[in-house]
Amino acid sequence: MARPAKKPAKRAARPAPPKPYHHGDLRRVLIEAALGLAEEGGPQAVSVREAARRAGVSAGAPFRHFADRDALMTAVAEEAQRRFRSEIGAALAEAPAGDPLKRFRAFGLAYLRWAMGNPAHFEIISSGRHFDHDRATALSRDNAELIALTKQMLADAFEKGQLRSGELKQIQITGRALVYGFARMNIDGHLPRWGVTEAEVERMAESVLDVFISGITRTTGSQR
Amino acid sequence: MARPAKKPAKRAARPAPPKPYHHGDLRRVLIEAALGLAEEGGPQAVSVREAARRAGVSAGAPFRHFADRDALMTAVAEEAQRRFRSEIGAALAEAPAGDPLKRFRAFGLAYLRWAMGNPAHFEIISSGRHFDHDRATALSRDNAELIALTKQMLADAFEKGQLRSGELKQIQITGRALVYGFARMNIDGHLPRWGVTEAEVERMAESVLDVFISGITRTTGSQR
DNA sequence: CCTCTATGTAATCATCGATTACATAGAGGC
DNA sequence: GCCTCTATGTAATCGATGATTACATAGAGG
Repeated sequence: MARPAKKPAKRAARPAPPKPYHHGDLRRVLIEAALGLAEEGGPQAVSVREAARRAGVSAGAPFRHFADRDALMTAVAEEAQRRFRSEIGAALAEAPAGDPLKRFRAFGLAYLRWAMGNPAHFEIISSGRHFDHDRATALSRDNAELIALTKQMLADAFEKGQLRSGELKQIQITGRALVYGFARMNIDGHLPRWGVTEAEVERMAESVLDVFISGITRTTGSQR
Repeated sequence: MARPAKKPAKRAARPAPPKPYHHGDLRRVLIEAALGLAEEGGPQAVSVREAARRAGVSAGAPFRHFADRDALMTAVAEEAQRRFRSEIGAALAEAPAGDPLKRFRAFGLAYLRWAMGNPAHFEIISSGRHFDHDRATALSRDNAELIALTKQMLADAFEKGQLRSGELKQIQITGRALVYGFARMNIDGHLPRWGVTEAEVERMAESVLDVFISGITRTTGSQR
C-alpha cells in the first residue's frame, strides 16, 4: 500500500516532447483528479492535497506544477471550458446555417444541456469565484468569441426580419441572463422549490428558452 | 489594544429578556461582523475566527452561540433575507394595486435593485453553497411565500388578459431565471465582458426586465 | 560516466474549524 | 446579603489545509 511501483511501464514510450520525469504525467493527472473532486463535491471540494493523494504523490508535489491552488483551478477551468466549447461547436454544426434565430436557439439549448450535465464544471468556469480570471487568458478569449457569436446571430436574425425589436444589446443580455440564470438555478438547487422535478429539468430548460424566443420573435407582418 | 474595557457601559441597561451575560450581545455582534466580512470579501471571507476577532472575543467564544460555522452563516442568511424581504415589501406597497403586471414588474425591479446593491448578501441567501438550507426554516418559508406571490401575480395578470400565453409556470420560471441570472452576472463579474459598465447596470437591469415583460404581454386584441 | 536540472519527498509553518478543560460573572434561591 | 448554579468566555489543543524549504533522485546530455 506504499505505492510500490511508480508506473514503470511508461518509461519506454517517451520521445522528444517536454514530457515529465518521475511520475507519468503529474500535471495532467492532477487536473483530472481535481475535475473529479469538483464533480463529486463541488468546486470547493477541490483541495491540492486530495488531488495529490489521488495522484499518489506527496502533498508538496503539485506545487512543482502549479504555483498555488488558484493555478490548479485555472487549469481545471481551462480544461472544462475546452469541453464546453467543443459541445457548443457540435451543436452549432448541426444547426441550420440559414436561420439565425434557430441557430441562436440551438446555441442556448446546447449551453443549457452542458450546464445541466456538468454543474460543477460549469460553475467553475462561470462563477468567477474559483480562480483568478485575469490569469486565464485562453478562457477569456474563448468567452469573448462566444459573446461575439451570439451578437452576430442576433444581428443576422434582425437583418432577416426575425426579431420584433432592434434593441439587440438588451436582447442579447436578456438571453444570456436567462440561460445563465436557469443554469444557476439548477446548480444552486432552486428548481425543486420552483416546482421543477429532476425529470422535468431538461424539458423546462427548453420551455424557458422558447418563452424567451417567442417573446422576441416578430409575429405580425412578414417573417423574412 | 488588549481590549481593556468590555463595554462596561452596557451593564445597567439590561432588563428582563434573555439578554446575554459577559459580552454585550455577542450573538448579534458576530452576525453583524460576518455580514461585514461578507460585504468586504465575499461570503467565503467569513471566518469564525475573524468574526470573533472583530467582536473582541477569543476564537472559541462564537461556538457558544453557533454550533459551527454553518450555523453562523445560517443566522447571517436569515438576517439578510429579512432585509431583502423588507425591501420587496416596500416596493410592492408603492405599486398600483389593480395592475398585476405592473406589480410583477415592480417586484422584479426591487429584486434586481437589492441584488445589485447587496451582492454578497444576495449570494449568501441564494447560492445555496454557504449554509445548509434545511436548517433555515424561516428562510425557506419566506422563499415559498415569494414564489407563491409571483405565481399569484401572473395568474391575476392572465385573468385580466394581460398575457399573451397561458403557460404560467413556464413564464414564472423564465422570469425567475432572468432576474436571478442578471443578478448573478453582476455578482460573478460577467457584466463588463458583456459590455455593461458599472454606470449602466441599473438601467440595463430595467431594460432586461422590460424585454421579458414586453415579450409576455398581449399586444394584439383588447388589453384588459 | 558525470553532472545538471526537473521533479518528487519530508518536514515545517500559519490559518482555520472544532473540541475540551477551566475560569468567571451574573441570576436566583435561601 | 451570601451561595450556588449555569450561561458565557478563555486557553490550549487537534486535525486539515495551503504553502515554503531543504533534501533526495532520476533521467538527459555532454
